[in-house]
Amino acid sequence: MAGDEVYWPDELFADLDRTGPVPLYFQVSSRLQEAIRSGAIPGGARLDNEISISQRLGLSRPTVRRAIQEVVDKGLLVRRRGIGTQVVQGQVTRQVELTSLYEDLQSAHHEPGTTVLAHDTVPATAVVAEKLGVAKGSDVIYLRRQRRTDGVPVAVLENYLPPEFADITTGQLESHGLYQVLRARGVTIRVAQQKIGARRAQGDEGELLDIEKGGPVLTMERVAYDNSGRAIEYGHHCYRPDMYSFETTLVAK
Amino acid sequence: MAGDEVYWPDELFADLDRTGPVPLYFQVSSRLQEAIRSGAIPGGARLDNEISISQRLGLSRPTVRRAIQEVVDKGLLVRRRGIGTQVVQGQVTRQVELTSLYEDLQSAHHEPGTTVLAHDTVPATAVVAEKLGVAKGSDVIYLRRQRRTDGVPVAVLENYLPPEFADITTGQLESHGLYQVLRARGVTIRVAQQKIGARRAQGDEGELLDIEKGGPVLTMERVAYDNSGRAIEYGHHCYRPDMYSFETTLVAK
DNA sequence: AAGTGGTCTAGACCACATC
DNA sequence: ATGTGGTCTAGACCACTTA
Repeated sequence: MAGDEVYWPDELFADLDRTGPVPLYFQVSSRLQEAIRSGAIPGGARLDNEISISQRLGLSRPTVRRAIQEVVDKGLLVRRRGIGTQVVQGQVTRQVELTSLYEDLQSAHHEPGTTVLAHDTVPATAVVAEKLGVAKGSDVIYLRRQRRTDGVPVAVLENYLPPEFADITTGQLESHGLYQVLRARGVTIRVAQQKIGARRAQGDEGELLDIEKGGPVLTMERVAYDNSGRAIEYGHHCYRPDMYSFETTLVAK
Repeated sequence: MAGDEVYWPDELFADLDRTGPVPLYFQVSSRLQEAIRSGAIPGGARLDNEISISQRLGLSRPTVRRAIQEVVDKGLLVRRRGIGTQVVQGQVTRQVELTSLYEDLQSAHHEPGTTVLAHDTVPATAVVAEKLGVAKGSDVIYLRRQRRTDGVPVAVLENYLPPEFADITTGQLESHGLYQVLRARGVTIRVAQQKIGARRAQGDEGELLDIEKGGPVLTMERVAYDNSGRAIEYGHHCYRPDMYSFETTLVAK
């Protein structure tokens, strides 16, 4: 009765690579996630305890704990002291990643398209200057783009960037996402603060999104920071609500 | 030149409690966050390295690492191998926590109010049954509430719960948030999956939110799971966009 | 009493960035 | 060559849950 319904498919973890660059905890957590998402470990199942797992995998307990914790943080597992570790029931959705809309659409196997509506150097307003951490009135890059998927308009994107990105070309922006362009220049976005809301379509947004004038749009405002904590991008975007939404998984600490 | 602008206010960490129930890493990370949010450690500052910190605090390096990692995960710090740890520049906003709207409003020092519009036992539709993991057509609790802050309507909330919560009273719901009522019964929400979007106000929502008929509303759909991974609540809510928005901090892994 | 996850230690070696 | 964070080990003790 003690060991009822304890799942731990050892065979999934048989060939861990101890020499390559991929951390052991990452190899374990990846395969564990895959096993849960695929249903190989069913919802509600209890996992074996940490000590037993670490012995069977030939890993230390901290390493196994870290692997499990990664999966807990993604909302697929739940841990209780004195009880054990269980798989969350119900269908799982993928996490909101720190990627641009362009990559979101790409990974969803659609054909993204971009029209650059504006691409200028403008003086920073008070708001833009504060968000980017530059002097008010100093030069910043202003972008306005229409984003489509399979020919259907999805979003109108307005971005402000520091002046060092003045040499980004319109052509680059029409064939790649902004974050891809930045990454190709060695800039990695590490942290972003987002605010999601809704309002009526304003000005030419209705036309650009091909929706009724004054119809509802989903809005997102974002400030993104690079490796060193410097603000790299400030944007406020609006999305066609029938074409896009935001998904999140929250885990209580 | 080596030790330029390295911040680490030792005095903030002088009196750590090694006997109480609060983990050491938590004490350190809390005070570190407070120091950053208050500006005591300014944006862009470099932190001292982990070994040095652990020696000065009399803690092991893993404990210090864990404390720092907590702050990194909240988007306040950025770490780079071979470089060090730096404070993210720009104003910081607080994290979206796994709390109910009621508690959000409470903590913002406003006076929340609730009107229960419906409180019934109904047969589960196919969608509700799937989300809650119960049989289609079986009894579930249906709630519809209007939420106000300082007398102004903010949201219309529709929730479905498993039948074991049939004894929740309308009175409880009018003076507390749903999550507070659940917690008082020993149910702790641990994981939630949310989807945020926008649409036009439908039916009586315009009246209930005191906005124009057909005006935009912000929507949120959520499934919440307890300690053991069981689905406890399914809801779809709509919010007055001028009264509410969702803020998130994303950190790349 | 037995079993579980939660915390903490004191090291070790490595990969990466800078000088 | 040096300094940084990233990973990993092999234990220890504790708090909590269940029986």
